[in-house]
Amino acid sequence: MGKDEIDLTEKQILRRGEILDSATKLFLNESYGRTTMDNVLTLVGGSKRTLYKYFPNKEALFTAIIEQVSDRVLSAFTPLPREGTFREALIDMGARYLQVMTSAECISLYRAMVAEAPHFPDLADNFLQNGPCRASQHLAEYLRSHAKNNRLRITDPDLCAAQFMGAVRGNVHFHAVFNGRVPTKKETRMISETAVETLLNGWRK
Amino acid sequence: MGKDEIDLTEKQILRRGEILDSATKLFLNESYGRTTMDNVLTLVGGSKRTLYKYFPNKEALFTAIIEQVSDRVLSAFTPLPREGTFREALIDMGARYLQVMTSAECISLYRAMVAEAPHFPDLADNFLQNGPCRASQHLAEYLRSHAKNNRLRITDPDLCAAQFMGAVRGNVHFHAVFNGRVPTKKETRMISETAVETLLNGWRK
DNA sequence: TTCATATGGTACGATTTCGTATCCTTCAAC
DNA sequence: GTTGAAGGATACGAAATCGTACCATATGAA
Repeated sequence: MGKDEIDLTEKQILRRGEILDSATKLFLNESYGRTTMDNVLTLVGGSKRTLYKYFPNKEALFTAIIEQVSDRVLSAFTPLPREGTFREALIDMGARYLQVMTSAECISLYRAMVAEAPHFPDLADNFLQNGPCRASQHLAEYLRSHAKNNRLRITDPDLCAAQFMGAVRGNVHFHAVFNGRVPTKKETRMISETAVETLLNGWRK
Repeated sequence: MGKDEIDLTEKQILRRGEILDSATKLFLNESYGRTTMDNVLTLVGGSKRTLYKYFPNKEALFTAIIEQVSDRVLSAFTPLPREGTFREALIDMGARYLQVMTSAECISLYRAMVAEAPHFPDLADNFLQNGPCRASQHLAEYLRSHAKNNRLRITDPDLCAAQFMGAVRGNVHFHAVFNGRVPTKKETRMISETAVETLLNGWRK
């Protein structure tokens, strides 16, 4: 478990954080395989001794990086207090979802996770659960509690939520991943609006 | 362009194909970085001389592999002669799309392309265009020609098609990529059916 | 001041890996 | 049969890379 990392000076925590942040840039811009420990070192400065003190090997460093970035990026998928009409809430959720999913940091994270999923299955599963799945679960919960009031015929909220998120993604996420073409904030909103228009109408009784 | 690969014996073509097929398994099961030329060699047998004769370096071998696999896998996205009702045609297209996208070979290809997109942008673009984009373009064409007859309010067929494909994918594709959980043929059909149910209803005037 | 600990700088060993070169066999054409 | 090209087995060079070892310095506490 937590070997002996219990006692870390304030300074050491900072140093560890510096290393982690610098290494993050490398591991997310290049791939795991193309990033070398020496490469990390020349960017962060310092000696191998300290690097290997805080992160016993390359895999541990990568794991720490992914966990930190996942926490930071995917925290955007926490539910916000909803205001406005039902339709506006859906539009917001869709736009926010797409905005996060196509952000540069999330695309880099996604790339790393897809590439390394077979070798870091726990990290991949965490990304899936705390990322896309959690986002659509929140939407499902929202649908569950608002379906009746809005006279919607939703038998399977989870499936409907996933389909909505998928409709919002469309091919936009693919373009971001393969082409680096990310939508502007206005575009994401427009995309979400059209998706809501169609699906909301489709769910009507 | 085509240096001097003009004259290849029947036998040589076969040999080249054998190498290509064996190497494909390695490059798609493991990643580009984790696959070594020696590893290819021990699987395919033979000598380095022949390997490097047909493929001058690792990148060339990888490129040839991806091109071949892309051709084979993405050819499933060619349009089929439609029969049955409009609704049934949509269900078929959705189910077929999801079936291909979550097939083991396509997932492996997807993983490789996502991982290597920054280093092989042409291959990535080819995958995007001949894969997901082509599939939704066919659907868009179909929508364009059948929207009026079915009294659908579709102002942007391309966007609608992409949204439909996205809705069909839902989170299923993510699960396949990160968890290896692929849907059965029955499940894909059911998923497509519910998507068609909702979107078709949503497009109605 | 003194001493232990953390850190920087760097050398190093072991291993891997790409691609080339070498030597010998096989096989097909003439 | 002879000959020449293709192919197999393998050695090899060069470079990269992971992780360790060693020594000097700085820092902070007793």
